[in-house]
Amino acid sequence: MLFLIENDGMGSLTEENYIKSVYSLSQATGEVIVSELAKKLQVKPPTVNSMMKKLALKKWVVYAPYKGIKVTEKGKKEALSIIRRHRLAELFLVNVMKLGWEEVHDIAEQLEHVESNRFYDRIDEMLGYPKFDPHGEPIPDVNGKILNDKRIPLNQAKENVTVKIVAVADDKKSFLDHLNDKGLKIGEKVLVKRKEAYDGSVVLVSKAKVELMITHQVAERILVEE
Amino acid sequence: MLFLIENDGMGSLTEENYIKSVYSLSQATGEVIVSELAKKLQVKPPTVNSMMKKLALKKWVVYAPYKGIKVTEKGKKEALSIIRRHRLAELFLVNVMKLGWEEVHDIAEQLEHVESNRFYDRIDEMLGYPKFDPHGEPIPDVNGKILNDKRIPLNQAKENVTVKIVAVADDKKSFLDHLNDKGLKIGEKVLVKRKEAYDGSVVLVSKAKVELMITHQVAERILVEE
DNA sequence: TTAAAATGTTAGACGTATCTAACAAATTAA
DNA sequence: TTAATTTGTTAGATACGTCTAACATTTTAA
Repeated sequence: MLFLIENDGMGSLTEENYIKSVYSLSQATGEVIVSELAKKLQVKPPTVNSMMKKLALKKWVVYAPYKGIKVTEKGKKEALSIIRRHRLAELFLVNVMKLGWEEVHDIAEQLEHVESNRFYDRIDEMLGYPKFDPHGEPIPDVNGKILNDKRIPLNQAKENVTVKIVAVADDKKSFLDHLNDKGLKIGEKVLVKRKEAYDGSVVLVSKAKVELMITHQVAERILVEE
Repeated sequence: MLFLIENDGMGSLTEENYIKSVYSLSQATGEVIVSELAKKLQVKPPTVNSMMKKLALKKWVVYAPYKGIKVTEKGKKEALSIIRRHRLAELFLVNVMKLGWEEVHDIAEQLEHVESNRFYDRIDEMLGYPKFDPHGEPIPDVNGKILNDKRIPLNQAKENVTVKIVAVADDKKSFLDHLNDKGLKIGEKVLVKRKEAYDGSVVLVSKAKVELMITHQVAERILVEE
């Protein structure tokens, strides 16, 4: 007789990594294709193919041959739970352990798989139930609720729309100094005048009707909402 | 063409767990037998057998059929590095994260496999380069050096030898209260008069020439040295 | 609109870590 | 000292996560 391990809702470390990637890569268009996943996870397409069959059986994704992969509600819940742990870990490493924000990702990638609610609840508590991680990404709560889903990096905002700067996804002094030079700060409203296809730079008009240009590199580190 | 992963000194998570157990179980007699390991690691003997062949190939252990398993210097170094991470993690969970010492073991069991020197160096630093974990176990330094290798639980001390109490491996109030009742405290010297084979209890003679008996359960939580 | 290119799937293999069943050696006890 | 018991090993199987090679479908471009 043979009893399956992991018959409960849990996923193996590998499955956790897959659903996390499926979720984030499908955020933009609602689905993700095999080759994209393979690239992200550094495996070959057949590996993704067989894992998707497995996750489809678990009802974490919807997957039909030659069609894109979609996350189910169940899969979304899994993904958000891992993303929550990842982002809490990152913030903990930066705020409590005083590691640099550029070096915490790989460690958080490992910590996110630690199986212990106590551990994460304490981190959450020590951090004061934070809503955003050090990169400005929102942290889902225990129920997978994300506060303010609508934040997007400035480079993804539409042209001719006025947006409000709500956070920056970089807390290095040089970056913040640069924003000050441009006269940009949190709370400020700006009109996205033009996005250059060639180099991804963005032309803004500030409240004071001053036109200014920022590079793609800077734009993607400024989080805005409409 | 096939390139082996882990051709360097690193071990898989599984190998790490095996060498750690081999090391600790062989501490007392210098070696450990297959069935003991199987019990500790919750696997069947053939699994241990094949893993020992593998670790012998890596020169982490010395292993001949039907003979006990011995750790090599290389294996010891591996084991100590994992034990160091485990004990640092435990102390961090208790001192910094304020978790109870009875609940940190399972979390530390997971954290010990986190691959990041930065992470452990910061923990070490935050804790002030501690020498002992919350259970009184010594923490090896980065080079595997253990301060005071000679501490043993009282129940392992020889009869008719005077030993000094140097630490307790339990910080629960009820336990410490019990020691106070018996008049035992850290720094105290006691003579091990007799160890009862039947129930493992130990009869001591204190400095004040008072004879007292402590149970096995208590004796194994008192750390002494000659 | 059809041929070429890109993308996806199937089949079969492999290494890791595990198991059970059968057998072998060592230890213990009669 | 030999038989019983305990302990250890071998052989062969399985699940997982991965691969390559061959084939299938879809998309793109001529």
